[in-house]
Amino acid sequence: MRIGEAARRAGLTVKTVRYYANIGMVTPRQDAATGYRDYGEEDVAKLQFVGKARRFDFSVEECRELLGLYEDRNRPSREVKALTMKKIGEIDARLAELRSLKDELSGLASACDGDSRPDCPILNALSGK
Amino acid sequence: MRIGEAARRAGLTVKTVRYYANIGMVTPRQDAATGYRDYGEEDVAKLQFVGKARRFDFSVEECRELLGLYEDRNRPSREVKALTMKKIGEIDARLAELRSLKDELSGLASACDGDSRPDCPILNALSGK
DNA sequence: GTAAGCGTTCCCCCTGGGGGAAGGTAAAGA
DNA sequence: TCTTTACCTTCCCCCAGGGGGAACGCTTAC
Repeated sequence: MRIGEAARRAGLTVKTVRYYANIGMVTPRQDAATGYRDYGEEDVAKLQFVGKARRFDFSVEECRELLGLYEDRNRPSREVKALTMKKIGEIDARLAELRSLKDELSGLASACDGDSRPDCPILNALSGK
Repeated sequence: MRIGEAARRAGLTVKTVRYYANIGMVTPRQDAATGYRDYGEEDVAKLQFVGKARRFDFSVEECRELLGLYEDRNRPSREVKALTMKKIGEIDARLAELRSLKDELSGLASACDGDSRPDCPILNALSGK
């Protein structure tokens, strides 16, 4: 099938699918006559796989790695789990960061009247006063 | 003072400070003889302000806006508070996203043995099986 | 004189694609 | 058969927020 249908079936944009072909992540065969990319069922499955992994916050490079593990019918599940645990750790770190950020901003916001007067604890905090 | 000292005092890299000058966020005067950027105390204060706002996850454009409000001695604190509340909302949305992501990944990870056998629920989930 | 340590501009690099131009192709209707 | 429309191709520039490094100038101290 052509790129448009493959993209629709994978829930991705044509641009994204073309990008994945360019970086060598999901490489369809090419129609010699027209030069059009020609996607098979296997390719669509890979695109869906990558799309789902991206939604799980895996980077494109991590998706490439996961795809490699997925292709390798004999890889130990240990490797996949390690990648997943690493990602969970990153998410935890980001959660902690965002939570502390939110606490600080919330504290400042509740101290700020938010009316028409110019005095503002938020700006004071930012300017170090 | 020259850019190196200004950067040190603001806790930013020289590259970053030069970038802020290029995009017109903190624009020092220029030494006519040498062409060097010449930072004053006021500029350093602005750099510190922006650095702190960036650490609070405000985008560069939002920093520019906050800086404008900071400069305007008569602006109502309402505007600053609105920007802050919007940012808090964004942080909340991202927190919810990351939490649900983490839950899903944790569920998959705990279902995966993580040993030397190839069977892996994580890959199965990604491939839609 | 010269070497270190500043400064300058310039350009390419990263992530993960989006937008759009210029031009070739395919399928369906009049 | 012609035309229209929808699709495909490559190509290039764009976003944030800078990082890395080249090639070059200035200054300050030894």
